[in-house]
Amino acid sequence: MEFNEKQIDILLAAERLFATKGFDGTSVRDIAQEANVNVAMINYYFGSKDKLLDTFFEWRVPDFMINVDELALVDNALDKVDVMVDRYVKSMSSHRKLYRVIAIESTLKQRMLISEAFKKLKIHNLDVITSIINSGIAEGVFKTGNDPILIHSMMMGTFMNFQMNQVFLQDQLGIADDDGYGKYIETTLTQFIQKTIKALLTYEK
Amino acid sequence: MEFNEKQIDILLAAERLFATKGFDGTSVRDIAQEANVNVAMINYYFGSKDKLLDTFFEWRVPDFMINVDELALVDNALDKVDVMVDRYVKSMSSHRKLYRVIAIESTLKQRMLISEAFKKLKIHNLDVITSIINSGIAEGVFKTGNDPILIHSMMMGTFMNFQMNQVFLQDQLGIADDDGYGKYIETTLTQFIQKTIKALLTYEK
DNA sequence: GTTTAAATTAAACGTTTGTTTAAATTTGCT
DNA sequence: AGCAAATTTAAACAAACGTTTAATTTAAAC
Repeated sequence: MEFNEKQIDILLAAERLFATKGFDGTSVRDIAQEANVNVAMINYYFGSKDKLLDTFFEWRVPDFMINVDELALVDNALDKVDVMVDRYVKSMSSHRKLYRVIAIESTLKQRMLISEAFKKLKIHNLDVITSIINSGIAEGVFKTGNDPILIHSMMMGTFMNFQMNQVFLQDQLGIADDDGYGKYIETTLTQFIQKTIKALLTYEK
Repeated sequence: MEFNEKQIDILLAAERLFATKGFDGTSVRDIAQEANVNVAMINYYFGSKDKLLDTFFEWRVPDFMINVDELALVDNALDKVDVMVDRYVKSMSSHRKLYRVIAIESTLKQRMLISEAFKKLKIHNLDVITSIINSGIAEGVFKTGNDPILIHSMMMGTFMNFQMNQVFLQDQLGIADDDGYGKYIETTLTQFIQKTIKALLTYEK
């Protein structure tokens, strides 16, 4: 999919607005104004507001796949967990606000195309986790009986919770600005998720 | 706050619709039809659509507070974790769909009243977790250096992830219906969160 | 039974919504 | 320069939005 400059302006404007006001809360006129573009251009280029959301989705989703290439270079399972979580959080964190849009809209009513693209993403990330657990079991450092789905849910949910409750958490953690919050996610939160997964996979009983 | 039968009909109708279509995606006419009520009744009783959401909130939020009384009866910290998670999941689970509405709407734009009520809820639950961790440290079974905020985020996020991705997870887990999904949450997921927190709090290094 | 207030209704209010139209402008090509 | 296609515009479209009105019905009080 190739987009011209104006189309990208629209996609970026939509991203900003969806992230703060949601899809239903954002009008095409809002988007047009934010992108400095005539209202009709949105329908001209994307067909409809719904199709804009779909296109926006396909445009961004590839960014959220965990990169497997880097993981192949790591030789022990505990370190693989660290790298996997780090890459996962970094990719999500770099499109923080967008990810909230995806997560919210994919759960609402029949946003089927979105759900499909999102499903592929989750299955891919799930596969990565499964292979890491299996390699850890083969090494003898991880216990058996841990469901990758639950671990993935935990990782994803914990991260998402930081997106959804930024105002509250930023206040509770005494973080001044958005940048500081992003840094916290990429350091302390990342370490926490890494520690949690390793603790879980090595836990007796 | 006391409500008559018709007001409760409206609140329940709103709950159903908000849960599936979101706040902005639900019209007052939708709500009126779902509640078998004239459109004007909503403004008559609640003032406006926004105030309906606020009222709805205050009406439901108390249900989500973790009950502290039961925890006082438990004498060791490991069991306290089990009871706390069990009560937390049970209360959230019994208003599953609603909780998704709250979580979504409280993050969007200036839904300030909601955010405030939600904040109180989170602080209360955070306090409960903090006291459990401290009692565990005093007992010598929990390590120090674990931030209650992160543990709360993990517990809440993991649970929320199950609300947000029900369609995907139900499919992945091979669960047939909504009831089965609810059961899974109250058994397997609950145990998973319990295990994760205990693993984390007892993890070396 | 009459009076007074509360509840309920259908209709209309002015906005805003997403989308389309048809004309005007710009662009690329020969 | 001249033509055709692509782009951009302002205006209009019908539909849906949240809300209000004014009239009517129901309920409660005396």
